[in-house]
Amino acid sequence: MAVKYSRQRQVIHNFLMTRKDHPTADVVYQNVRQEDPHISLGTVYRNLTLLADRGEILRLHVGDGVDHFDADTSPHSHFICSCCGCVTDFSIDCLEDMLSQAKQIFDGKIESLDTCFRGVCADCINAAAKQSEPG
Amino acid sequence: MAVKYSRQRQVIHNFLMTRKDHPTADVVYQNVRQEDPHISLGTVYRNLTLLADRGEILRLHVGDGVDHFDADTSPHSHFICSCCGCVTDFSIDCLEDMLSQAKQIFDGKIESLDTCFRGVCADCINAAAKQSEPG
DNA sequence: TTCCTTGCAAATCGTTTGCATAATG
DNA sequence: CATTATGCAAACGATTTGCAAGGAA
Repeated sequence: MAVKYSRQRQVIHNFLMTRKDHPTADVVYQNVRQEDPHISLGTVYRNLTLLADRGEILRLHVGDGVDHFDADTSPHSHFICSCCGCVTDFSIDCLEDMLSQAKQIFDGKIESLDTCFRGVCADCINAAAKQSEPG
Repeated sequence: MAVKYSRQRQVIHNFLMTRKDHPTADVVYQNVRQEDPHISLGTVYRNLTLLADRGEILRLHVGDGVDHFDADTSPHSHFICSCCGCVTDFSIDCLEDMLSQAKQIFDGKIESLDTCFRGVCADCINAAAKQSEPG
């Protein structure tokens, strides 16, 4: 099926490119609504799905029950904080090595690699430290 | 909260340990039911969640909209076939290196790493090849 | 007896979908 | 004009939850 231009899709994609925090569909909706008050949540979902299927954005499954979206399609890892739930980019140089190594070993066809670190982010560690300081 | 023994939980965990294909909650339910016909789907979900929270099994988010479960908690990667949806184990030796490298770079606390390769499995490639053979 | 667990069913909630209408090429 | 996209609301489906009853320590 051919893809036709749509203002809504453009607004959604533009918004996503301004964000580095990998927002969910609903966060995209809430923000895009301010620029396009009549846009519907269904349209946001439809376009995020379309963009992801075409490889123009990434759909991330971080395990919090909600999909996150990333306008940066270059190879990189993610870090998910189990405390605040934030999703941040994480650069690690051996990603490409790992992928090419895997392609040699595996007897099927490997197309991509998702790497997702989990733990507690610096902000949450600092916040916890402040909490336990004497008042 | 303290954890008390339950036959249902034991059956669920035992079943999961016999499988290497990372079944979903519903698949666990369908199978466990044959041994324990009165078990409910809610109980299966509750126990899978409890076991995962206690680190006795892994909950995998492979991106097909359904959680998968893995009784093998040792460090290993997974491969997901975009064709048949199967989830298979994948050994890659630089996993530990990657994790320790990340721990040094990152300014938060890294606890674990999920790595998930995507592509087409050998079975699906072979099946496709047979399809295109002359009859 | 106390607290955890179960079965059942209803509720939750992220996401998808059907349909009539609007916009694109 | 043919096709794709939208808004709206209803449908869907995986997972969670409330509650009364059962089982473990």
